[in-house]
Amino acid sequence: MADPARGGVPDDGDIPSYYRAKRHILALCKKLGEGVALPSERLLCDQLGVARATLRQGMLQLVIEGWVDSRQGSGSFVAKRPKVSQCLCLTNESAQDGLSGRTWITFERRPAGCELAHKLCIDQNDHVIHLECVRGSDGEVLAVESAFVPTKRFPRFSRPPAQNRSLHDELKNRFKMLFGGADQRMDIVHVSPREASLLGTLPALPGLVVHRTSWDARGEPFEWVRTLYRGDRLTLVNRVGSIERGFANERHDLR
Amino acid sequence: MADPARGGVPDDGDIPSYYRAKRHILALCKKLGEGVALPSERLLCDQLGVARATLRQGMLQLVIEGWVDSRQGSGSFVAKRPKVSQCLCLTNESAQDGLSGRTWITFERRPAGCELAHKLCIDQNDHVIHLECVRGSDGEVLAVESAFVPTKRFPRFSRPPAQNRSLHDELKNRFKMLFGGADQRMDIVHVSPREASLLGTLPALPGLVVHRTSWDARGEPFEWVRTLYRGDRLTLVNRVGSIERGFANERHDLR
DNA sequence: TAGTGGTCTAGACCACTTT
DNA sequence: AAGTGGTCTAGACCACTAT
Repeated sequence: MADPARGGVPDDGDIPSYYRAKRHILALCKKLGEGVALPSERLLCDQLGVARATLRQGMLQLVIEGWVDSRQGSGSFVAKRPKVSQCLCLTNESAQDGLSGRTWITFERRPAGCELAHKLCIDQNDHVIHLECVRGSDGEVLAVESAFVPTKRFPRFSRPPAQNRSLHDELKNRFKMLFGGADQRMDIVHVSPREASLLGTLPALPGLVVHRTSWDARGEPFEWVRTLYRGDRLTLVNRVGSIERGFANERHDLR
Repeated sequence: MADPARGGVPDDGDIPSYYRAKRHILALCKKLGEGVALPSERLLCDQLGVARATLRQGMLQLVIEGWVDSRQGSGSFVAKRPKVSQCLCLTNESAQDGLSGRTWITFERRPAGCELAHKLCIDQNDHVIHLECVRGSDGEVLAVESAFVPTKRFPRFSRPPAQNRSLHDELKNRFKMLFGGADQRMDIVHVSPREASLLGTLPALPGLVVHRTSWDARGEPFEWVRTLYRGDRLTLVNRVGSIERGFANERHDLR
């Protein structure tokens, strides 16, 4: 129990065998180093004396936690590079994150509907613009984002932002919107088959979803956004206070 | 694809059968209402024509996403009440969250060690105090927290805070520490067997882990904290901006 | 005691990548 | 063609809860 990165808490009680397998594979990852191929699942099963389903339960957890990179048809590898950091602060969003690359894939008008009307404080029959983009860097897709803005508020909003340009930039610069504040809610979800195909993951993998409602300087909501981040490749970062510091980019151990 | 809560994105492509099962069970949850017992897994398997392992893959995702509450030996139920909200803001932490209840279970001195010394900007041979508590409300444990503070900084810190009293309160009021700021990093992890027993969950369930480094008004780090939140019962909330608003406590749909 | 969810096995077939 | 990871099956035994 000496390792502070593990919280200082010892593991005890009955250890399920998939958890034993997980620890074995994690030790292997640390020994082999980044990018190195792991033994195949069937071989690891033989070595550990467990069924493949059992081994995969542990393996999948390590994928989620960013230690293993499984590629169908190719093999499993010790995951490379530290996870990308994504700042949750809105005010300096574009400055800090590793997701500045945006590809807009959807721009369409539609009726708001009950739930969205409520979130945006508009009428059910009012329209909204639905924008969708995939975000990432270095050609890797790390997030899928859906935004809804009230048509009434931005009547001349008729085409998607330029590639790599954020919706906030567009609203601020082109439509003189003054940012007031936002609420964000973070949850664990599992990606749908469609999202999985956009992200290049599997629907069995959990991701971090952030729901955001933003309002302008007068307190009127101007957007509702849902961002799905890949849990295995991203760490969400949050800064409180103003002292000048760099963000650490550490890798934390399994517990 | 009309439902904005689902992000407006349609599902297409090949749907795995565990995902079909998941959608079936989710529809069942909405139809039955909170607290109602679901059919047993074996019965659902018969109805859907899938193996139990396949059904459980979908069922487990719904547990993680807060829709289903599985109790060993008893059955599975539509999860009650909305998820608890936990504010990530440090400055008004005690005001907003649903985790004000704290039970301190660990208080001990130990050498810092390499990794922790680096995080706290102290020497490897310096000592730290390790505090651990379980947090929650209404008798339900929702988080496990481990904190490390440098002994040198608080030499008269010799006993744990009173029950339900936060470490920040203790440091601010008893030791006149002035809070400067903090970094927080959020990731998805799987709880260990020991943590599972403290939280009352299973080690197969993912949780949200927040690593926090805090510093005082002079910029000196005074704590490193690791908090593990139950992913199935908690939503992390983050507020940007100062306009007075209540936090919405919504429940978002599966995608 | 019977039924439930939690874990595990030993196979199978598929899509995919590599050779 | 061979090997890999992804999905799925039809069982089994366990710990636990309700009765």
